[in-house]
Amino acid sequence: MLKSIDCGQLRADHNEQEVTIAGWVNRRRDHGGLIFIDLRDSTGLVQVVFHPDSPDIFATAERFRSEWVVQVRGKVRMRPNGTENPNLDTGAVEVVATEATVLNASKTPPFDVNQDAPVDELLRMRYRYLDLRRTHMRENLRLRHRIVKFIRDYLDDLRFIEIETPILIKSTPEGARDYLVPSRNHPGNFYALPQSPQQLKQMLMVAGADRYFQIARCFRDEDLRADRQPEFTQLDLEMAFVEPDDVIDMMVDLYIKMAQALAPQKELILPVPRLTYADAMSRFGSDKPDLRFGLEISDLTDIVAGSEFQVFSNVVRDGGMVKGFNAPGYGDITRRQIDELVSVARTYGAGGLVIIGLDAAAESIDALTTDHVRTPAKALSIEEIKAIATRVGAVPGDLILIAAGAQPKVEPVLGQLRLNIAERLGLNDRNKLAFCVVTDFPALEWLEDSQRWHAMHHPFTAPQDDQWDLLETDPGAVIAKAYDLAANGSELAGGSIRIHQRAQQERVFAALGYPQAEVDELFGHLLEAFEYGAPPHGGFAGGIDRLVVTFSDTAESIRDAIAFPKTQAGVDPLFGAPSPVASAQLDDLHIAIVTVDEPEA
RNA sequence: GGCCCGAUCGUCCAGUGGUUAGGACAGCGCCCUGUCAAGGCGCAGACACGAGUUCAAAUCUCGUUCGGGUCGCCA
Repeated sequence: MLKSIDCGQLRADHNEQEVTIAGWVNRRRDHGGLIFIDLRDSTGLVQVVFHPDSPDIFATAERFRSEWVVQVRGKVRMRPNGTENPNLDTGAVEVVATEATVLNASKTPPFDVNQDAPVDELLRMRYRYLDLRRTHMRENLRLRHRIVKFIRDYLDDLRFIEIETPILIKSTPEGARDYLVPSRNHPGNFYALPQSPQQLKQMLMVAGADRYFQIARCFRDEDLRADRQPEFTQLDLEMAFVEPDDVIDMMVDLYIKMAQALAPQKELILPVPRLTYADAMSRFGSDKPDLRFGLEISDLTDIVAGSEFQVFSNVVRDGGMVKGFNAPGYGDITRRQIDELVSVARTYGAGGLVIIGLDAAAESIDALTTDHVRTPAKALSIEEIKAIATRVGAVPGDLILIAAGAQPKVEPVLGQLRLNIAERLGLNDRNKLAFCVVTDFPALEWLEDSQRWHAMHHPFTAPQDDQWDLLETDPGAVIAKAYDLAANGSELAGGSIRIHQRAQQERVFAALGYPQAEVDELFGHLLEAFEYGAPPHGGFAGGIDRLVVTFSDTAESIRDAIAFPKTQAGVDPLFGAPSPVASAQLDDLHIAIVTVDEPEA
């Protein structure tokens, strides 16, 4: 080894010891007659002192610059009285250099590696190896490692075994776009990269591996987001002979224990509440509600059903609903802020948004007069407004936000406004950790655009036992044995009990409108397997990258949880992928590139 | 595919029609023996690209490219 101890490990215990350390020059403080170097490795920093008594060593240290890689031999000693640095784990001691070697010089880095100040994303990715040297990123990678290790240890104790499944599999469209890999040996044929090992793990259940898991890479060729990368990592898990509560209880236990062990600095809100999908949508306008704060949504339909304010009463007459929630202390909102809220509502498909501002000068809700009320809905009577305010729990000085329309539109709009208001009021405290289990998801949802039913979770999800007959009569009403785990408004894991019998699986495919030929072609292998004693089974999958962000104190996006992420355009700026390939490679793959000129607009 | 935001020294920011385009950090030079975001003095260093408006553009408009956010999309 080129070092005898790690920089970050030096303590008073090592006083008087001869050590050899090596690392990067984090900072240099040159006093002319005395030079301090903060030497950094993956474990932390330690201060090295160079005295001019040994001119050769001193001259070497004078050349040191940021990010040079150096080796120092020296003696550990207690720092002189009054010069200890309490901000540093190694701050009680320093290393007095007796030998110094430059292992490798460094160009001046394109950004500061020794501080966590913001840097342009493109530059960070272009020089990712420098970005990863920074404290926050180093900590995020370490956190990620600990999460994965925790999961493996936890599941190993429960007799789960990790089984690798192939990365080159068969394309089964429906759902996300597949990444395709051309086959050299089979011209015109393609492998696909897995969007998840879903069907593979079900095959493993049939195979009798009744407690399976995998830290699995998944690929989806869709547009990116702050919380979405084209390749990402999931804890993929499946068990045989289980019912929903078995999986849910284990999932919750795993995540709680992980949070307690790996994010102890967060205020964990326990016990973890369980909501049905219908409740979550109704009360929070989201199937992954952020329960760090209230701002609960109330139904106002009965209050305004007969209102003079026809925007509301007409919606009720047409079978819609009117719902709203209270933003405490936000009654003095500016015109501009109102416009922003309306624009948020529009983005999520609302026709509009009605706000009611309550003047803080009013004595109470009972004492409200029209002078205390600021709203564009002039036709609302003061009695109606009082009833609304009481229902949503508003007091003078608050702001009430109301949306009207069909249920599937109103609730998500209010859900988004709720998050927006929470952000404005600073309620989304990143030091809190609020898990939440959502159950009883609908099995199918109607896609307006393509005019067909589609599986909300995936088509292998089992309907609840008493729901089967609805598949043919009222598909949208079918409730599935599906469940999610959310934390702070982010979906962390989702799963279900799967169908394990051929006839039942075919019945669901039929309800989804799949032609028989397509079912045979895409899912024949799975249906056949079900005929050979497939056990009842279920499981879940949870995103590792998002979990790192949730547990981290500094990660802002999923990119901060991944060593080598891609830009929003799916580009890797470090390696320059994707890139053209040599024509010989294309020939091997029987691929010809056809350039199509864009038609003039 | 749509919408929104952004692009100024190496980095991070300031700069709302006429500026010697400013600062901090980094870099370079000089000084400095107890600093730890060391300090002092000095030097060097930038308006993404292309059109347009204007007497005059970093600044206004359009486009391109790139980055970010988001809707669609993500079974």
